[in-house]
Amino acid sequence: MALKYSRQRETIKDFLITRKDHPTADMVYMSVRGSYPNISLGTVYRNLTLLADIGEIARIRVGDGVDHFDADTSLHYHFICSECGSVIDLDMDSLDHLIEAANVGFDGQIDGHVTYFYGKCNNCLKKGKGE
Amino acid sequence: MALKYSRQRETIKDFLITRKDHPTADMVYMSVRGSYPNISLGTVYRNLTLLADIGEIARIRVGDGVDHFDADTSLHYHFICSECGSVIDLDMDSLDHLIEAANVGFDGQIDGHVTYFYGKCNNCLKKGKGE
DNA sequence: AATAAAAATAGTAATTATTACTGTTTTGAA
DNA sequence: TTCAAAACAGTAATAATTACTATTTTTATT
Repeated sequence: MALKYSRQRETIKDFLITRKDHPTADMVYMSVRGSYPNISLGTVYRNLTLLADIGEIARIRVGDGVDHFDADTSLHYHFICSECGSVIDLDMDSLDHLIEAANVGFDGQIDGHVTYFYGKCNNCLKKGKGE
Repeated sequence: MALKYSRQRETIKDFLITRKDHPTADMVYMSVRGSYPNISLGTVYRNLTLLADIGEIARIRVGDGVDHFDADTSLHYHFICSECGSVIDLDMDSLDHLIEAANVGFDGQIDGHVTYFYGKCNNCLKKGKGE
């Protein structure tokens, strides 16, 4: 139960901190193998889950069937390009008032919300023009 | 390419229309086996995907690792109970203005959004009180 | 510094949701 | 009625993730 230090876990988190593109477990695995050539994919999954459970990273489920991870745990919104699938942070205020709006006429208790925006990223827009 | 009639497909859609709880493919399979005892799970998946592709049903990815389906394709928002996982429709207005807010300072093009609300449903709230 | 129990690891096997394949049956236009 | 296209049942394959096991690391205590 008590947490013990592990270089692998530290490396995984350090890697995530350097990235703003919300890598998947496999991307983390590929990268961390640079420093730990025989790290196990299971170790990557276990540590990502552990870090997410203790709130040091966030697990992001954009609906593409693969979990993404983010070292930025502050509340922010994500954009997902429907063409290339990239996940990009949006710089906009929190929409907490949504929760109040949603609670009206609902007999449960709403604590939070997740919003994903979909469309085309700048890169894919530029590509499309050339055709 | 041309669509041909299939009783299985009709039964799958009819079943979805009767349900407001956003069943998974497996739930659909279980139910439709009542009328077609040897329907294949592959047939259920294929038809759910087909119906979703032509816009007759909606595929809902709430982040629990399983796809849910909804015969109500009108724009509406969903609540997911973090305790029992049930998916419930919310009766609230469209939040289209979010897209405009999100587009400010973003160099891609945002077309749509998906919002999920999380919390405890009425059933789970009642259960919790008894402890 | 040595010890030892708890935690973490590497490597592998298992699970789960979903998709793909194949030979047969059904549909519907000619 | 015919027959090609579409859909089917049944099964195999894929992909992401989790579980298991024997070994290694960590760290508190001697």
